[in-house]
Amino acid sequence: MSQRTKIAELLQSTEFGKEITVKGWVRTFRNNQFIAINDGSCLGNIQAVVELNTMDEALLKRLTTGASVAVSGLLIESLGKGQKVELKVKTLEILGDCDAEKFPLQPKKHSLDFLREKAHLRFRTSTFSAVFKVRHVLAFGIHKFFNERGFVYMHTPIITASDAEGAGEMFKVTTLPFDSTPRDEEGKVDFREDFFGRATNLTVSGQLEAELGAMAFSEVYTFGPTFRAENSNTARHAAEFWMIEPEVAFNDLNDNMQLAEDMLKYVIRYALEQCPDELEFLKTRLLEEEKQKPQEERSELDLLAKLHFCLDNEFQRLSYTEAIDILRNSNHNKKKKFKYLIEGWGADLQSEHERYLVEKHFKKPVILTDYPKDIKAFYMRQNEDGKTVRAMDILFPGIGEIVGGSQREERLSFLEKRMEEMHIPLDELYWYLDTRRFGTVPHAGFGLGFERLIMFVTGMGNIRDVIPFPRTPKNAEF
RNA sequence: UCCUCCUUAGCUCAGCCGGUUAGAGCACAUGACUGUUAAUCAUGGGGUCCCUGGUUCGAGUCCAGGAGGGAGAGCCA
Repeated sequence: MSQRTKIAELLQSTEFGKEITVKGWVRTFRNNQFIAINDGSCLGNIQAVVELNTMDEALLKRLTTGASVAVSGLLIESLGKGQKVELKVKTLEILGDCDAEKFPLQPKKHSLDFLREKAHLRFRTSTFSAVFKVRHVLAFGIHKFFNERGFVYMHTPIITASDAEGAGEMFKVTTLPFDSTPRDEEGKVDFREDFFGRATNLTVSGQLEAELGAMAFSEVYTFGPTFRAENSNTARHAAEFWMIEPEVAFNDLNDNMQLAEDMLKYVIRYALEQCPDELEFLKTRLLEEEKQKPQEERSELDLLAKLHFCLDNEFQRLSYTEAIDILRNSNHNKKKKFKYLIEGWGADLQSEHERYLVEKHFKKPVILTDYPKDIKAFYMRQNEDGKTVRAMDILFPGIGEIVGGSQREERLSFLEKRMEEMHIPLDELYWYLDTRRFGTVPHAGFGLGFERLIMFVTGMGNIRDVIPFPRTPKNAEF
C-alpha cells in the first residue's frame, strides 16, 4: 500500500486505468460487492467494486459500516448509474474492524438528538461532515476577510481578572481547595492566596482588551472562545462559544454597520463558493426535515435561496424608535397577538418582536440602532438626545441577534459618569479608561456569535449541532 | 429559572376505552440472489415498556413524586 489518493480528487479524475490506493471508512457494503468508502476529503463516497469470488469470504464479512480500510485497484468509469467513477478492487486490507452490533451508526437516518449523544462519532455522518466543513470554511473566511482589509488578529486573554463588565455570569478560575478555602479577616474567601493572587474568571468578551489594541493598530479583531455561566436552556445558547470581535479606531456607527454587513456577506459568499456540495446537501436535509412540519411553519425560501437573498439585498437599517413605531402600529400588536404588547418607548424588544420585524415586516436581515441607554452597556457612546446610545444589533431570520455592537464612548467625562451611574468600579478599569486619557479617538466595534452564523449558513436549528462538543448546562460530555 | 411536551428492542417509531404471549421497519445472525445506490427476499435471536410509589381482580396504558431529553420564554452572542 503506497501513497493514498484522496477521494475528493478521485471523484473528479478521468485518469481511467490508473492504479490507485484509497484509505477511509466504510459507509455501507451493498450486495456483497459494492463498498462505499468515505475519507472526509469531501461529502461523496468512492464506490469500490469487489469482483465475485475473488475475495476471501471471511474478509468480506468484516466490511461493516464504520470499519477502516485500505483499498488498491484500478480507477475505472463506472458501469452502474449513480456515480461517474469507481474503483475496481485488486487488494483490500481491513485497517480496523468495527463491530456492527456495537457501532451506533447505521446506514439510515438517525435523529440529531441521538447523534448529539454520540458526538464523538457523529463526524462520520454526512450531515455533520457537511456542518463542520462549513464551520471550518467560515472560520477561515473570517480571517481572510480581515486580513485582506489590513486588520491585526489579536489574542485577548482567556483568563481575566476584571469582573466589572457586567456581561453575564462568569466561570471562576481558581486553584484554591474547595473543602478548606482560605479566609480573610472578614471571613470571605481570601483570593490573595489563589494562583493569580486575586479572583479570576474565564472571559466573557475580548472587547475591552481589543479596544486597547485598536488604539495602536487602528484595526484589530479577536476570534476566540468565550464563556458564559448563565443557566440558558435554549437552542441558541452555549456556555462555551466562539466570538469574533473587530474594533476599529476612527469608525463611527455607520462605518461599523457597513463593516459588519460587508463581513457577513463576504463569509456567506465564501461558504457558497467553497462548499457548494455541502450546502446543497444541507439544503436537501432541511427540506426533508421541514416536511414533518405544518405548511405555515415551513420556510418560504430554501437554504441556498435564503443565503443568496441575504447577499443580494441591503440589510434594513432603522432606529429602535422607528422599530417601536412599526411594532406599535402593526396589526399584530393591535390584534394583541404579541405576548408582550408594545405600549411605550424604552422597553427591550422581546424575541417575538424581533422575529416580527425580520420575518414578517421586512423579510430580510435588519440592523437596529440607537437603543435606549438604560438597556445597553456602559461603554456605548451617548447621543445628543441624552436618552439613546449608538448601539446596533443585527437580527437574522430564524436566529435572532447575530451581531451586537456600538460606537464606543470616547469622551472620558461621559464614560466616567456613565460608569458611576451603573456602579462599575472605575479604579479596576483604570487601564481601559487610560485609552480615553491618552490620545482618545472615536472608535467602534461589534461582537459576532460564530455559532449563530454557522446555524444561519447551515440551516441547523440547534447550537449544539454546530459546535463539535457543546457545553451547555448539565452537559460537558467528551 | 419558568411553561409545555416526550421517554416502549441497538436505532426510528406504533401500541385504541386499563384486559390473553407488547409489534413494525432498520441493524444483527443464518441462508438465497448478484451492477447495487439506506440493495432485495426468506428465516431467526433480541424488551428493567426511564425510575420509585400508589389506584385496581388486572397497569406500557390511570395518579403522584423523581431523573433525563426536546420545543418555547427569560438572559444574551
